[in-house]
Amino acid sequence: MVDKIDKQILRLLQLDAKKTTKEIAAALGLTTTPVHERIKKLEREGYIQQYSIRIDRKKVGLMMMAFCSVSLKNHERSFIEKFERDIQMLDEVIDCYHIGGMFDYLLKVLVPNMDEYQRFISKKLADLDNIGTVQSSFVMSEIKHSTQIPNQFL
Amino acid sequence: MVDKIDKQILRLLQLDAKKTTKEIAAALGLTTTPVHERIKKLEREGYIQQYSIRIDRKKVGLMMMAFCSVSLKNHERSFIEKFERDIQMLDEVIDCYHIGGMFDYLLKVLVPNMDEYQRFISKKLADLDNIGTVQSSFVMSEIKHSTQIPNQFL
DNA sequence: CTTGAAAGCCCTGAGGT
DNA sequence: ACCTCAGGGCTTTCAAG
Repeated sequence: MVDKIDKQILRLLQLDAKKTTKEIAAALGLTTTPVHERIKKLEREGYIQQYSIRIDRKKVGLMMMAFCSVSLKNHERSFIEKFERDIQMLDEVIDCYHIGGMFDYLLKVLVPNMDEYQRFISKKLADLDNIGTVQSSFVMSEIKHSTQIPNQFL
Repeated sequence: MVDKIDKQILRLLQLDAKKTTKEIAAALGLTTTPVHERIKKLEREGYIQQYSIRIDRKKVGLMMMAFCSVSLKNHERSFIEKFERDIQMLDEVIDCYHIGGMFDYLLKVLVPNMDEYQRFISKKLADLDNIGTVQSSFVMSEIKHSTQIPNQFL
């Protein structure tokens, strides 16, 4: 379990993972040792899954983002598992969720431009077996892109 | 602009932001100085927007994730701007995209459980002015949750 | 744009309260 | 569970190729 101090550490690291143990300790009124041990524990027990950077996608040429709702034709277990394995191979799909509602899956897709998106849909996605309906929604602007966990829960 | 080496640095840091300058230098066959300067440049010029950690949401009690499609009643500029400002205030909304298609906005929402979700929809979201239709899709499982930028574009 | 070295700070672990 | 303290490694900077 995590206590209040652990949660504060997670919150600070979420905002800036480069913050030093020393800085975090100062912010919490502790010394570096307990902070260091808590961080190691959070890593070991999987609360912290990864240290990463957020990259400006447009600066590296990925101008187009879309959400793609997909429903399958056949819902037998083996078909579902195959689809979920295939999706892992598609680099353009950065997120994929199995959802309840009118569609089966929601995909978040990142590509350089509309041509590449069309190529993705018609050449890569449509090439998978068992694809029923596909419906695309293009992102016009990103209103909010917060860090993972709402502060009220940390 | 970023060259091939910069892109490799971004890729490595995306996978593990704790990698030391020394390790990255070794991986690229360079010394620490040029790598350090390139990283500073990538930070300064905004390619790297943030250093962060990925937290296991379920381990901190956020068992429920949902996508929420929202359409507005009134589409005048001032109403749109108000909605976009209001959304920033809602902690449970971790992502919000202005999209083209049947709805106006797609929200990614994180809450502890169904009760909290209902409270969010009926007390917080519905309390905003100008909300037309709302349609929720619950995430049953996360098939893929990759780091931001597809490797083929780095 | 590269190298190599040097100073300083940080992480990290031992031992004590 | 926290603090003090010290060793070793890393970042960061600078002079020079």
